[in-house]
Amino acid sequence: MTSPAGSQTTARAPAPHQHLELAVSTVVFSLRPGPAQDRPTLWLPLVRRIRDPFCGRWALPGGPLEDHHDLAASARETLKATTGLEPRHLEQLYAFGDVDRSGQTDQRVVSIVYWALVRPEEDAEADHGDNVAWFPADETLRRHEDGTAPLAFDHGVILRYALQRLRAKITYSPIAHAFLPEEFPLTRLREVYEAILGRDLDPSNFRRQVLAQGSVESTGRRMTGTNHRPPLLYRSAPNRSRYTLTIEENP
Amino acid sequence: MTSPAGSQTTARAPAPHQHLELAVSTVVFSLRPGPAQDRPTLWLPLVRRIRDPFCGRWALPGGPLEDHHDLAASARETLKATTGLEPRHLEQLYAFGDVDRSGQTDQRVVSIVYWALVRPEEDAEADHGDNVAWFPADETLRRHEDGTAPLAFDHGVILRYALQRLRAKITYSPIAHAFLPEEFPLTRLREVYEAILGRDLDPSNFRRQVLAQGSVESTGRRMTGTNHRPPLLYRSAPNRSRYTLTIEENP
DNA sequence: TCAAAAGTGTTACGTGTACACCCATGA
DNA sequence: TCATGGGTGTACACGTAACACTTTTGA
Repeated sequence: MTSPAGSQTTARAPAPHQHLELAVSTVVFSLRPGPAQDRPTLWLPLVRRIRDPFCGRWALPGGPLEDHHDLAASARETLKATTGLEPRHLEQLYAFGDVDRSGQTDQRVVSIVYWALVRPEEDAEADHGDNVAWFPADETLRRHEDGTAPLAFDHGVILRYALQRLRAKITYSPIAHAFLPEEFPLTRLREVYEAILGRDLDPSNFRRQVLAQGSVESTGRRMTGTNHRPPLLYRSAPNRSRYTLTIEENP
Repeated sequence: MTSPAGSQTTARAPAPHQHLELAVSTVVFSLRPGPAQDRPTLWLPLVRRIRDPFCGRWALPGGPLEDHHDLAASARETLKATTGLEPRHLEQLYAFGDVDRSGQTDQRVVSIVYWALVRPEEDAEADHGDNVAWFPADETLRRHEDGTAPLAFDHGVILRYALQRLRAKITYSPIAHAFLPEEFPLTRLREVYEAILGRDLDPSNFRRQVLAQGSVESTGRRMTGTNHRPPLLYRSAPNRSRYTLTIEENP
């Protein structure tokens, strides 16, 4: 049983009259070549804090809930402003609201956290400010947990949970497409699964299963310029799964 | 694709300077004999609103986020106060925060919604105020959606999502136990599944699958006073599933 | 002609489902 | 002894995993 939020506490230290703030943050995942040029790896953008608490540490991009914006819209807006990203897939992750998570005794922050998937091309276009940088997700989590480079606030907990959710969801939902361009050969798609699940998949079985499931459809066109047999290109098929349990729509 | 929250809006009607409030509500499910004494049915407690907006309508139990309480603790506290319930299973459902969901132009309410499972005995003990009553879940949702008896705010949307989540989760997680007393024959457990999924299950296969999965263990004792072969009693086994993706702990 | 990746076919195995059958108790 | 639900055994369908094999391109 994972319990990143800690056990359910009833009452905490008596902080007199905390100010309540509502924030929206997002864990953005992108798939890029790994640090050692090998298989693709999950990366995420972080923002360096320039004031206390946790000044100097890295944190998830986010900001206060904006007036006149729904929660998801606020997440999109803040992401656009801080990282230039407009993610293809955006989904609510969890609401974090422990009394003492803000790191300040006079303020309580409740964060509605979203998670997002973007294509590698998109983050390349984005113009990052000086205080935004991308990091490999697994390494970031590891360095948070062993104390080498802890993230601000409870963002390490949030990152761990987001990774869990991504890895769980990819096994029953065709979200892998959100990492890829419009058209792609099935091998690209398989590499996405392999990167996220952290293990190799049998190419032939993968092919059959994906096609049987109907989440992709052939474009009829083939890739060119390969030094081997040119593969067929596929596109993501309209979602016809019966058990969708999402609330946010995605474009 | 279900989209109870509506499509992702960017900007809404320009309400000048809304006051922001953070609330915590809970969808509580209990399994009771159905309206026609037949198979068990899902019920939930609702609270009648005694002021505008939506005065007179039924709403989910909830209240403002309490100082010095974490989110789940606040949910428990409010539930205890309004319905006398102390649910066995409590889990965060979703955060609802559309700009116009409060029904008032000068106020914006973001609700962190939990869902809970209680045993029938527990709700019997609870002392309900005059404005609390229990309703069959499916009928309530139907009467909300056909306009016969609409719930307050967006609580119909929330109820629908909670039912979906319950029905999805029961297929891969042993939460059904939360509806039952400490010890129970497997037939009781099967009836829980049948009630929630809305279809009959093969008793022999159900038995084998549940036992193989290891979510229950035998007490060695048998039930007495039946007018047929006395069944073995089982209890819920310590959770050893590897892929738990919950954040709140449950007792 | 060779390397490399695309794509097809075949088989073994495990899991879920349907259903026949026996067991233990009270009436 | 019968009705009722508890509990076991078994055959079959189907999805998944393993892997041998053929196809098509550029170098």
